Amino acid sequence: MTFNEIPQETIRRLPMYLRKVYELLDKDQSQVSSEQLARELPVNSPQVRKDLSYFGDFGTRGVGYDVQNLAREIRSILHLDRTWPMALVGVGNIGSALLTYPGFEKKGFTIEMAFDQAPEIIGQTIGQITIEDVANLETRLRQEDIPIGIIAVPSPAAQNIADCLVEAGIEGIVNFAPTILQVPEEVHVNQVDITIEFCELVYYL
Amino acid sequence: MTFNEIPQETIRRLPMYLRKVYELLDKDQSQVSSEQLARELPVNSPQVRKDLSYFGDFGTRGVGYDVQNLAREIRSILHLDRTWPMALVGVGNIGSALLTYPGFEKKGFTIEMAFDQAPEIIGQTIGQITIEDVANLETRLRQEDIPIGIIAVPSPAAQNIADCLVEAGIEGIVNFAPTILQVPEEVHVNQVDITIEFCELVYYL
DNA sequence: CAGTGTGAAGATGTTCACAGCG
DNA sequence: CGCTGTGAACATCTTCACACTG
Repeated sequence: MTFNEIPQETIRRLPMYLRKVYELLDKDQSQVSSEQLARELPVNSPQVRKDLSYFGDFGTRGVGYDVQNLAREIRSILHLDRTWPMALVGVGNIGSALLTYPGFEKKGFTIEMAFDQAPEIIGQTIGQITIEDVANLETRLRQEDIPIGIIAVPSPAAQNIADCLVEAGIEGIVNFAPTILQVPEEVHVNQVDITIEFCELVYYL
Repeated sequence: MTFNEIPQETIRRLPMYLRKVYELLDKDQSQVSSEQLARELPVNSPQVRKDLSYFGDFGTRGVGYDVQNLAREIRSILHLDRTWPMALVGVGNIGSALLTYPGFEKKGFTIEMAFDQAPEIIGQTIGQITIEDVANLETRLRQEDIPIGIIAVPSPAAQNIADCLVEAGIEGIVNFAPTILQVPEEVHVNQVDITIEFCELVYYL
């Protein structure tokens, strides 16, 4: 109840703010008000101010936020002021899409290694990355120091891969397989399930 | 405050329950308790009971839920007791992944048409679908009766496509472009941003 | 008596009005 | 004077204890 005063929902909105801030930077706009940010995003202006004020007083009263500074602050909060090497496991449909996903670059995420099981995929090069044999996953991970694993294998294999990643000392996992992973408490997992978005949509239709 | 008593979060958990229920069906298990469901999912048992009880009394006290019946009820709540034809716009990395995404089938989602702008992509066949020219998007949509559009084009094109979909009478949109769409109130939009999952993960690392 | 269904308490997240500052 | 920062009211969501029932 003490140390994490910051709403998870706030954290999840910060990347959206950051994106908008980058757009403003591209347009050479140097100041922005919470009002303007809110107008172009699905939030209102008090929400913007509250979200930002959790982390300090970034704004200037009567003026707004300095765009350049705001970008720096948000990057710092989200730990995006460094690069985040990642290992991808499973180079099927989703895996290949991630290998060339343009959204990673600006945020400092970079897939450094990719693994698959299928002989016809191993050895292929997609983007900059040559696909390796998943049999070598643990050894290779120990060689480099990669904090994040992406699981994009079919459901039945997901838990095995997760165990392997944990064994190799991974810190966080993003899991695209529709399986709830069992991992030690110290390993963070973010579960991604695209069908939820579609189900939610048709529920409200 | 009246008509929508049901938490959005509950709606977003239902697909997860449905998935687990299908797994149990595959194992020929006929009854399940909230306790068992909770053990295998990232929720606790009162949450399961509360979620399900919003929609009626599906369970039997002292016994649990009938698996078959539970599947039927959840499908009905989420409107998954029909098929949902969809039109995909943009057949790049994400678009192609969606065209062959195995998670859609069981839930009744099916991509019926796909569009792109690039001449080298138009005419190609991926899965069962032949890619059409996005120039014909509106006309083709009016011919068939497709309630859902998927936007998987680069950011700058997204709003244009959205306008076009709205014009053609679409009811709901799932948007994978990192752009907040402006659409009339009656059109539902679900925004998908994969980088949020990665940002959230590293924030907590 | 085992396990559901639920009201009430607690936690988390959002909105608002306005004080306070540049 | 304009726009941020924020405490307090409000809304939403989760947890819990237990009444209830097959």
